[in-house]
Amino acid sequence: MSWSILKLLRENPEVLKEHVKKRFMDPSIIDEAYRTDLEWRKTLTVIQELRHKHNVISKEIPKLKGEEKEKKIREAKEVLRQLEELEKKLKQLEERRMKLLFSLPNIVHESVPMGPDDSYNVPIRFWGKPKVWSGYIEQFKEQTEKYGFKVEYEEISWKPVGHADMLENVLKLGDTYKAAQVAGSRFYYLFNDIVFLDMALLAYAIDYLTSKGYTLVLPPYMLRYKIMMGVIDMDTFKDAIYKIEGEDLYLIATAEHPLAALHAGEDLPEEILPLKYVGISPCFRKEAGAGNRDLKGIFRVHQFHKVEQFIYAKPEESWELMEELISNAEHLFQGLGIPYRVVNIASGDLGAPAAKKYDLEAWMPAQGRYREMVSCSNVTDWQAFRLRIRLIRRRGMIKEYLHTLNSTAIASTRTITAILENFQEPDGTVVIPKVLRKYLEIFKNAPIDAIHPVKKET
RNA sequence: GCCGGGGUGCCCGAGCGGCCUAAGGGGCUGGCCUUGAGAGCCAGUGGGCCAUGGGGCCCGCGCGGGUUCGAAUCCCGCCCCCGGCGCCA
Repeated sequence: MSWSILKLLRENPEVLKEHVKKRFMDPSIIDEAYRTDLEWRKTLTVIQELRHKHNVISKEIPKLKGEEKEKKIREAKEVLRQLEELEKKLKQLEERRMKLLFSLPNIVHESVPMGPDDSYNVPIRFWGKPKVWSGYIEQFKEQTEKYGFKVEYEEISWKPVGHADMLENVLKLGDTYKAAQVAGSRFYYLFNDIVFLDMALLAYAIDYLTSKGYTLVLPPYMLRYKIMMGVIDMDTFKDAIYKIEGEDLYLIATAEHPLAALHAGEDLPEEILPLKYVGISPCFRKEAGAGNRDLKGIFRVHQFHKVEQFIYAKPEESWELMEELISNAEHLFQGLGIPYRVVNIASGDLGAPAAKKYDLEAWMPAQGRYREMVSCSNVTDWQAFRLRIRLIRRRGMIKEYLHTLNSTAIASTRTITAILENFQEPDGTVVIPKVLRKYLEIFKNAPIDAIHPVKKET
């Protein structure tokens, strides 16, 4: 049984080093991991020989009597003394080894564009007819034609109001100032129509994915440290994860985490794969690395709702399933009518777990930019190794690590920002996408066609 | 949260300091047999290290420590499950 990354580390560390370089990370980690693994194995071998010696002596003892027995016991104690020191060393080596192995990023897929940061991300397709304000035509072309795509757009002469102002001042359906007083920045109160919209978006995503056969899951919102480390890398842990004081519990940053944990430690027979799940949960994120970015409004917040897709797959099917996940997300955004592009994330911008990642970015008319709404990753066997999730091949009962994939379906607050900007009319009215109607109609006081601005008091 | 009972391999289930190299059964995988299926028979069925022409060894009985020459078995801490009491939406 083998983990692809450990196999490569042992058999061909130089190739693994190339993958780390592609991510613009320090490749010396590979040398260190290689050396530590080797020394661990050597030490282990020596210890096992000593243990064997000790076992042989121990087995002889009950057959002996008197002085001979005493002699053997002294002999056994001597071996134990030798072992004690070596085992201390082994324990240190093993801790070091696991720490290093757990810090290794995934192998980068060949189709991932090379580059140190998000400016090297490559758009692979566009959908929809974006509304582009006259002042943003140039920068719109920078984001489309520069990559060789001719995207049809509708030029508008009025500049749409940004999502944060729409929420707070035009519609007056959100209050981030009060939330900041009572909870801190990046929190929010949302009211009435926006709350209905939030719930409708989640229902819309759940309805679509369950109708495609995905199993609906309401997961735990907190997980133990050991599970968290099986699901995410150290950087994410530091930047995103909230801890519960005094307990070994951490708030999830997405339903991906508990969904990956759902089969932790299990061996799944190949015929039940792929297992497709759709989870719904709140997401808690510290946003520690975000600085002052997107400080206003509800685009980047400490807490939001998300519907998440998650798949356990056979390795030979995972790349195909990744396309299914992104196309599901696209279907949802097409249904909403939000213009978007799908980008292939550059090697240096990939998180450590992902072998490849697509983002779905919605056009934001008030910002004149495409912004991330959905993130879709194939993490291959990176999580499966850490959580010990394997598949069993019927033929020969062979066990191997399976692949896991995850993708946003709908993240409610972000999607709301896209709706506030894309379906805004010059008078501040926000037209509600028709697909949400049936999910709004169930509430007597929910808006159906549009959300209207609060009349200015004169 | 407190008191009591429990956690053994893929599943059921014995064992309760050295004969455990974890009995026995079931399932699953491979082989033999068969026109085919079934039955039957044989073998395999936790993880790892070394050697890779079969092989050798270490670790493993919820998790982590400890006692002992020797622990599934004894001691301590933690997790989880079942029952009772308490608390609670």
